[in-house]
Amino acid sequence: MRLHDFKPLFLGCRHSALISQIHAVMVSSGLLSHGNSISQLISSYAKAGDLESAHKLFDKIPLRRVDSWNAMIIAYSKSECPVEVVNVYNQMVLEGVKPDSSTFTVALKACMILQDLEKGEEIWEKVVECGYENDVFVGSSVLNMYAKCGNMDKAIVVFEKMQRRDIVCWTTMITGFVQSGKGKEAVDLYRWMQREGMVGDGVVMLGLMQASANIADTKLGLSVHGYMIRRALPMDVNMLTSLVDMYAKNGELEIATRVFRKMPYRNTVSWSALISGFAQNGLAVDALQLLIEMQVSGFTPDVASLVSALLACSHVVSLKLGRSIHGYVARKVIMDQVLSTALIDMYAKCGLISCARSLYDHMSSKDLICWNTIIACYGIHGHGREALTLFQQMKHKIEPDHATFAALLSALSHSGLVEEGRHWFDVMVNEYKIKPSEKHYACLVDLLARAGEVEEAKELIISMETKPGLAVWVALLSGCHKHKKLLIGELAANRVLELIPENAGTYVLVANFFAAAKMWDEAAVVRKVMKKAGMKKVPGYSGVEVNGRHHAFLMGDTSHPQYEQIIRLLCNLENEMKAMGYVPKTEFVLQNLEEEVKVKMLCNHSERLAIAFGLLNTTPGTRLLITKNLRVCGDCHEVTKFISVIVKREIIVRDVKRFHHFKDGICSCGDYW
DNA sequence: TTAGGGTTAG
Repeated sequence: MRLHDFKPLFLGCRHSALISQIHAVMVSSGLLSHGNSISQLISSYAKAGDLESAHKLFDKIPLRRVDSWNAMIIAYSKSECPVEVVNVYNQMVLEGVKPDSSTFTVALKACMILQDLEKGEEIWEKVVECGYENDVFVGSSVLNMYAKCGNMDKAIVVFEKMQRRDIVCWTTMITGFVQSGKGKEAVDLYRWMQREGMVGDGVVMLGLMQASANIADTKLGLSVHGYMIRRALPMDVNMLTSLVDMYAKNGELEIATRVFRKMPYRNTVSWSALISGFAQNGLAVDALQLLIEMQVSGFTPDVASLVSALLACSHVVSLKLGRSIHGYVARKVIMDQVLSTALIDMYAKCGLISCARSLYDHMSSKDLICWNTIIACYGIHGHGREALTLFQQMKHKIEPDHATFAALLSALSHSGLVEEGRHWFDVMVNEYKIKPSEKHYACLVDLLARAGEVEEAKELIISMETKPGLAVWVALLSGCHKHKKLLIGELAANRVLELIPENAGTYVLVANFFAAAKMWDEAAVVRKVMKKAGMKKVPGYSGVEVNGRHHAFLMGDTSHPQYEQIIRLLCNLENEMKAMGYVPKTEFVLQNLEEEVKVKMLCNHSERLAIAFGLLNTTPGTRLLITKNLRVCGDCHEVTKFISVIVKREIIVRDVKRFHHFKDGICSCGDYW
């Protein structure tokens, strides 16, 4: 038998036992001394999953040439054993064997997987020493190693020095920038690539699609789509899924849906991409409908689609659906950390913080995001102390990041824990060396200003290294409004106007501040600006889930079939409340109307309609969960306290910022919000 | 014989 007679045998062979037989024949016919055949045998053992035999054979070779080393290294790489890849590489260098292109490529990939930048750089030195720095395979591997280890600065240095760059090198850099959140740099690099006369392929387009979503540039996405059609690039399921994802992330749900509907064969990921698109854009009902359609079409929802669906449940407070997803997940035994965290978030956002907590307590291991989530959940429920306790436990187990402190500071701010806020902001900067972001500043400014410490809040804003944005000035202004601090308030109001807010509510705050300060001209100017920009106050909207169905109420909505009953109940309640000492707070009606009309308007507030509907359609004692798209109105807040006493019910209101738990005439926020 | 790619919680 000659050597090449074995080739077809190797190619088709997937069983370790068979390979051993071939191995034996080769030994007896004296062919194993041939280097190529040994490498092939090693690869065959590896392909059959028998790395032990592969390594045993490797150990027996008296004079190991580079092919044998490579066969072993590639075998470990294919079996996803990066540690072993590096070990064999080390041994090879130690024995004085000169690595080649394949060795370096695979070894660098292993460092990338291990996120071992130090070892990767050591290998790169060896690459230069052996004269392989101009090899495009090795080059793109080192670029990828730097990129995936989060070091684009070093990647670009290597890239600029490269003498030859093929399409893979360019792609590596483009996707590297995209995945480190630098979409603009990715697009710039693509333009450079075009100037060099390179033609982008499908993988480059995938990178650009992600860049488009990254920098919210729909036009870029559309041009990528057009390019793919013009050049007739193959549109496989991955390509089309990426298009769906790109359009969805850019908020173009109609186009995303159109691409999705036209797909000849969809997979689980395509479904997930669109479901998450709907959920992220607040189109919760569409997201949940699509999840059902996905199952009807014979697809089993995976973690990604379930997580997105849970996010949608939180949006519309669909506790019933959220619970059924929980049940599904538990039955199918697909619970993992991501899903558990999403469930915790869902229960908390649906008002059931205790359910969230018990799920959290039962988790065997908790990652950073899980801790951040539970801290944030306690924050929005106004349990600042509990959030702080959890944070204290967390910091012994896992290193907190910027998001942890954002969640903690916001929790402290919801609970008015001023001293703690100052302290932990300080700890974040000085001990954890985390540079405070706009969000961190906004939380602390909010906390200080609401407590009346507007001077300190102003100084904090002035101390910011970056230009203060809208969030901090708005926080300062609302504190000044509350405490009637006119001088600093005026400063804040002017800064807010300079930054040209897009939110009508912000203008209303500025106008109200000027009005309260009797600066009528300024107030009028603000109202005029609003009118000119065509801005209208967002209409108040509340929702309540009754028997698993979501019912929505707009302010003053008379069209509801039960409207008569709702109003009658509200009138009866009002009479009882008045007997208990309630006086309507008509200052919350910000229009110039007769007192009597104002009172009537308060009665038509959407949260009141939702509460009354909930009371009418649930059995006595049932807890109600109300959602509101704006902050809860001050008068409704009083009214809900009274109602909780009269009807002996727990009423939970989730407004746009936080939760209010009303029970026995008291709100969990302690009237501080 | 070795390099680049899609969805997912705060």
